[in-house]
Amino acid sequence: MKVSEILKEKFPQLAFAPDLIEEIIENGSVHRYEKDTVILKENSYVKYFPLVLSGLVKIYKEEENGNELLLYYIKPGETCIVSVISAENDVKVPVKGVIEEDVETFILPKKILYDLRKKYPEWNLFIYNSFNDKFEEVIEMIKVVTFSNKEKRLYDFLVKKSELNNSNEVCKSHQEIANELGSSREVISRLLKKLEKEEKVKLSLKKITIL
Amino acid sequence: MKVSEILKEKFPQLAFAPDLIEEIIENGSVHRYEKDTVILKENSYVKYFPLVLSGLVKIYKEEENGNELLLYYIKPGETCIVSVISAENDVKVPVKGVIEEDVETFILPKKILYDLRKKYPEWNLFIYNSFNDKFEEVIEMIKVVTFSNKEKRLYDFLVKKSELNNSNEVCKSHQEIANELGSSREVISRLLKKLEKEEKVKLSLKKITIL
DNA sequence: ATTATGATGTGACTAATGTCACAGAAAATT
DNA sequence: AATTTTCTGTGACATTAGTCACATCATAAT
Repeated sequence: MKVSEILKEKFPQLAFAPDLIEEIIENGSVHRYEKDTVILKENSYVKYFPLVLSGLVKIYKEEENGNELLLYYIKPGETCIVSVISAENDVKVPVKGVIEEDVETFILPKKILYDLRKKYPEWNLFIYNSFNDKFEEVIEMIKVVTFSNKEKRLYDFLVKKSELNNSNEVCKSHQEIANELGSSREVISRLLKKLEKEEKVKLSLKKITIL
Repeated sequence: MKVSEILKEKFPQLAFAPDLIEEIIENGSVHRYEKDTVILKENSYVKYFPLVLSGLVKIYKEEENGNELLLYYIKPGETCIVSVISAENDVKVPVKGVIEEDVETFILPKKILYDLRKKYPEWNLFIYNSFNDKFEEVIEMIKVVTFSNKEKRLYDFLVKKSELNNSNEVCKSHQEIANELGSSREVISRLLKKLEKEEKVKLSLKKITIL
């Protein structure tokens, strides 16, 4: 399948405007990144922004003390709103982006952004909605953090993560999960054991299967 | 001072584009709302959206079980992004909005939105940035909820709330604060006493003074 | 002034979470 | 095969937060 076809399939909101998708296709190109590549460095200026075609990107903040604050994952069909905003305002990105699953992405130069914003109402609605989607995800996070215990938060995380992978497995160590949820390894180990006893998950080494 | 002058002063990002601010002024009008007025009903369709000139609006979600999930406050110089997005997509608003301090606001009809989005890159950047600002506030919330205890969260809340009021006082009952922070009255009372002993606040009836 | 209501203070207890210490299992390295 | 490293399991304990019960105090209403 041609790149332009994949783009149109993954970004229907943009394909709806033929001029827009044409301009996008003419100005960018496909790139591939392997798991664990850092594609966004905290406090750097962005020159490019992505339209993700496949894979998964993890966006988080790293605190001074080493704490990790997971914000969200970028899925196929999504762009990186933080990159777009930072590029539009010529400021540094306040987050870190790492490839979680091998990624194919259509990369566009920052300088095209003003043009898109000026010419295409559809582009603007796409950005509004991209923001809104992540905003809602983050609100959901606050809700769970505020009103639920760690067990629920952990289980929700596992279910969501496995859905993102189109699989019923999450291949992470207890320590990695603890970091992403802002907890400690021991607590996560204990809660996972509890979930296993409740027959909600099955534990193996660096792998958790959702039942 | 004329409304148009106040608008330009409070919304410099928009005033920067003369045509834009002109079109806005011609299409809306000033309204006033008193404390405790519900200006945004959860699950309703919006017909208008605001540019807030003075006062404070509280945006939150009400859970089925009666829990309240505070999202953020809308300050002078800001619009209601949730209203804008919901209006642009013709969907129901997923949040509730209540006047926290008497508000003066410039109200615009929803039907103007497409026009603004199509014609004014400055309008679009304003919406991007409005979203980004609230996004950052919410991220900060997640950070505090994830890595800090209730005492810190409470103190941060009080400081921020008093700043929003341009005062060093927060006039709320312990119960109200508990609701906004998703905790219980007793816990808040105890933590406030602790903060008082640490000489960070002074307690009176329905009033907390930040020291 | 008396009563009713709402707001606050606090002890006692329980539950949830975090921390420390250490042990055993699996995988990677030599 | 031996050693090292990483990952996981778990007991013991401390801290934090939530719940229940009840007392006190301030203000509003009668």
